[in-house]
Amino acid sequence: MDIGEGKQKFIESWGKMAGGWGISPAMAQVHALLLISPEPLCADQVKTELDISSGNVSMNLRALLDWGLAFKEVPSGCRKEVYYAEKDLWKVIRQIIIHRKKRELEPVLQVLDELAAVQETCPQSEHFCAVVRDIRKFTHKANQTLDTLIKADSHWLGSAFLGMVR
Amino acid sequence: MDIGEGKQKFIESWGKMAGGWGISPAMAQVHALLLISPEPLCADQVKTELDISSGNVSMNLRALLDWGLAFKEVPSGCRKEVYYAEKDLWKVIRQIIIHRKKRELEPVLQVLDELAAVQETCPQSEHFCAVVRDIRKFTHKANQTLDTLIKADSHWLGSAFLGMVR
DNA sequence: CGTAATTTTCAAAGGTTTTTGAAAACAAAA
DNA sequence: TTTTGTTTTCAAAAACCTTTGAAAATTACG
Repeated sequence: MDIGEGKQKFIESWGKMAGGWGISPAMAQVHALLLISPEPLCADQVKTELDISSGNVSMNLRALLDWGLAFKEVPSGCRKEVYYAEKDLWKVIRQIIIHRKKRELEPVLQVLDELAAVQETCPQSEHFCAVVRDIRKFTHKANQTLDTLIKADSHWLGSAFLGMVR
Repeated sequence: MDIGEGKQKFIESWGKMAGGWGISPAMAQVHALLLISPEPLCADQVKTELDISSGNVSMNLRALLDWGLAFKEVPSGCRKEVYYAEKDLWKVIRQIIIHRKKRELEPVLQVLDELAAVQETCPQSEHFCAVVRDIRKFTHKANQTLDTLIKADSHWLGSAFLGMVR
């Protein structure tokens, strides 16, 4: 397989996976392109390589900067800004966990906490409260686990966790 | 807060969270309704409670059965089939992990394995291969970790993992 | 300043996924 | 077998999300 085909496959595959991780495919493709580029790229190069509109490039580069998955650099004596990707995969995953936790887990957690106010006045409400309590306990635990994961260092996945796993 | 409002909030919140977990909101809402119902419900009751179309109910009940997140029962001497939810949250999470692993992680893994065939003939391809190798290693490890998670029992989250976390 | 290159914004277009509802298929009872 | 109540299917509609591209804003340099 030649490098051109490889790059294309990688970018396409990374983009497809992204949907499931709360990242838009275009954002993931830009990230993939930056990941495999030995040099930082400017917006126009990204536009050309991925064949997407300039607006799309701009929005997704911005999003990557916001998520801390890419960085901007202004080469001295040059007009264009160039971008490069965060290449430490653990940091990448961590950012994604942080964002998704905030977006998806925490709102549910808040609702579950609010639901503690439901009065248990009949068999139906007793059952409801029991289920909610159970879910609440579980969700809080999951949330704590994610907090720990976020604080863990890059080698955690490979050392402590794998050690436990055996 | 009264039980009616509580139920509504819970179902709505559960449905909102679902999108991010690769489950359609309607499917999650049906699941939520079954979860908090002390008695099994028939398709028509689900339709009425959630105010969605019969086709939608049918498709999502079927999906929940396929995922192992709900079960069917035919009460003796009655025409209607009734449904009840899997209430062990750990089993629920496990099913979701299994499905998403298959849908999102494994295809990428296969592509990454294929990309090992790219020849390293220039600085650019060397960099490409190095990045791919790194991601491949990481992804395989994540995949293994998920396999272990899937095999782990219901109390794992609360015991071994939390133990490690301290 | 004014000009030219670059980036950002945003309304409209395009795509994808979800939902609907009526018709078809099915199953149990008469 | 026919009737009747229930579930499933699926094409069309609706809702949702992404992308485009031209115009506006921004920035750097002469």
